[in-house]
Amino acid sequence: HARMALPNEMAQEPVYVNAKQYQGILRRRQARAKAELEKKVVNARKPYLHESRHQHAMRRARGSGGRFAKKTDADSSKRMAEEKGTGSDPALSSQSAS
Amino acid sequence: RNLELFWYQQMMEIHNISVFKSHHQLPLARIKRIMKSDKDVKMISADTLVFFSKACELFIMDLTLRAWLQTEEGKRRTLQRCDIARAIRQEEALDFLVDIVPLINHKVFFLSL
Amino acid sequence: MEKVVSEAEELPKAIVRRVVKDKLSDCSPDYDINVHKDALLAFSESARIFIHYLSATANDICKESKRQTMNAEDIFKALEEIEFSEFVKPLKASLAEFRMKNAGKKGEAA
DNA sequence: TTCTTAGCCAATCACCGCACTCTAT
DNA sequence: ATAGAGTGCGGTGATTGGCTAAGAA
Repeated sequence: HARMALPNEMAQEPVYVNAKQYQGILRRRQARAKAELEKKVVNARKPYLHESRHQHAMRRARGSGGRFAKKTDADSSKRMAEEKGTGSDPALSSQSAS
Repeated sequence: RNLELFWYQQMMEIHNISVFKSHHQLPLARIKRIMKSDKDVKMISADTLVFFSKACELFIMDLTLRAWLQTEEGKRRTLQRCDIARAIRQEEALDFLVDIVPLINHKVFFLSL
Repeated sequence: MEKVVSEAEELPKAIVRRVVKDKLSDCSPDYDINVHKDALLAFSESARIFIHYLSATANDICKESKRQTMNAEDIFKALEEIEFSEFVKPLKASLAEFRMKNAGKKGEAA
């Protein structure tokens, strides 16, 4: 099939691409160049998407292995009277169970 | 008798349908939003949406297979970005992704269309 | 300084991960394959671009035949145009599936 | 060998699907 | 007439981080 020499973006050696796709690739490339020029585009990946979900994850009970633990009425209900050793720690030292 | 058989068959038919339909992995609403972010796209029929959803799923699976071949060639057990980049360079039909997943370690990230 | 694409226009990471991992366990049933975070991001982005690429091609084909609304044939033609004709057969299967579901819903008679 | 990192868990809540109405053709 | 966009409402699975084995180097 017909191939076109597409200038590589960050190397001097060109890369050969499908001729049919050549125009589309260039179009997207120049659209990006334009956006970078006029908007100072940066890609800042947020560490998380939603503040509420982040807070939820931070608040949750965890096993000693760092995994999320099942919710027990002991921590959901405000202050349980006292004592009641929460003997349940599902976290095992081993990760895989196969 | 025949009536009972009839309804039994109807129920089986319905059951089969409901078993079959449970096959979209990708959220249709998200696919639609992605398509509509292209200003040339105006109206999208329900059929079209399902097609694109399934096509997209097939595409991910195809790219996964090709990338995994590279993972194996590298004798690794973790599929990494460079596996995808090399898979793209190996198949002509994937040339439209050359800028999206560059070979060299640079996270050039994307502008929409 | 702002994000180029809205996160709302990206596919959910967990879903993409599931599709990839399902395919990987199909590829390599004997041992598990891990997926690097950046690889997952690349899958997601590639899928997004694929949607746009297919959409644009199908739109061109639709306009070319002087129709206003895109139909299934346009998409099949587009898939062949962009050299993904291997997808056509499984897509037709899922079309039948979708039609069955729709028929089952609307047709209500006793 | 050293050191980086992806998988593992499950509870909340953003979002998906579906119902409906309204508008365009 | 049909068929898709818009809207709102429930229901629900995607989102989420600490620890450590797994694996890249």
